[in-house]
Amino acid sequence: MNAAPGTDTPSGTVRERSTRQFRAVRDELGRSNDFRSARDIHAAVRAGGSPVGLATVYRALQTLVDTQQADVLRGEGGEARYRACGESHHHHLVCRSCGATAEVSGPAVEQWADDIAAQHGFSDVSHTLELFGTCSTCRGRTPAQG
Amino acid sequence: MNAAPGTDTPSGTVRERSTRQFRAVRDELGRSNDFRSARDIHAAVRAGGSPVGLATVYRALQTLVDTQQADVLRGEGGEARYRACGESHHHHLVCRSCGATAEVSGPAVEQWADDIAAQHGFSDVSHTLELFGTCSTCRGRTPAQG
DNA sequence: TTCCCTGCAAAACATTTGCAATGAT
DNA sequence: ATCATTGCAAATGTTTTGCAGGGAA
Repeated sequence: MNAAPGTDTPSGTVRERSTRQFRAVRDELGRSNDFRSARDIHAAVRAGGSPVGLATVYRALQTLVDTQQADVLRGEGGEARYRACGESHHHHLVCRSCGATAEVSGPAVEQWADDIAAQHGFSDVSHTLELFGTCSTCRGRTPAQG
Repeated sequence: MNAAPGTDTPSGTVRERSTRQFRAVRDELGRSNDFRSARDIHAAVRAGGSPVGLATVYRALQTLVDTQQADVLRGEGGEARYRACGESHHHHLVCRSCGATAEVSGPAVEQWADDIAAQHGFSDVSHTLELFGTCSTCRGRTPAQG
């Protein structure tokens, strides 16, 4: 539990055989550039005609993260959400009310993060950034009924 | 699941009576400006001489978050971590290896987040930002033994 | 006294893991 | 044929909830 990465064995995460299930998960992940939950991906893969177990989905996602083919992010509820790597790094602006998301790219922030880390002597720096707000469409709605 | 804030009833989160347990949790939370897990806070409160149930700690923390007296953040393991509000807004740079944390403040990022949100017509914007890296002390250690 | 808050334990939820069968090489 | 990977279900760890008793107002 919460063990530091690098403490556990690196073996076991490297996939040596290509299976239908693993490809299905990777393909499904690559279809969208939004962060999605394991449960969501599992359902989508199944809907696509590939019977896959939930545990297998988790294992495939973990492998993809370990091999840097996917990014993982924790939602507000604490569930992990995954997104395929490879595209340009960007963040998300999420509406608290309707859930609409807008992709935002911030070179300034990337630079700032890198700079700050360097100032503190940190290397191999990554960061997670999420913006939450209320979109213009939802502004006029009843925010509370109590 | 992942329900948008504002959709649920605001009542029930407002505390109408002051109890020893609730004060103990709030006091313990205010002792440190680091993000701490519920389990950690629970242990600390108990060690301080106040027998408190874990569920009560969770309820107190939830109340503090709801009343904007505390900030909540999800760790990489998915566990929620809490910090008392009131101080200047800043972020954390966490070492992946030894877990050391450094507080970093970024007015530029705050400004950027606000600006980006405004460009998209979003209001009441908040954000979460975490930096992960390897500190200089841990750079020389054996990253793997396999 | 009243009824909110607490405490315990079970439930709910996301994720991991053990072990036998399956399928890729 | 070999052995990594799958699948199920049980285990794990975190957070929530039901219900009855205790303490604050």
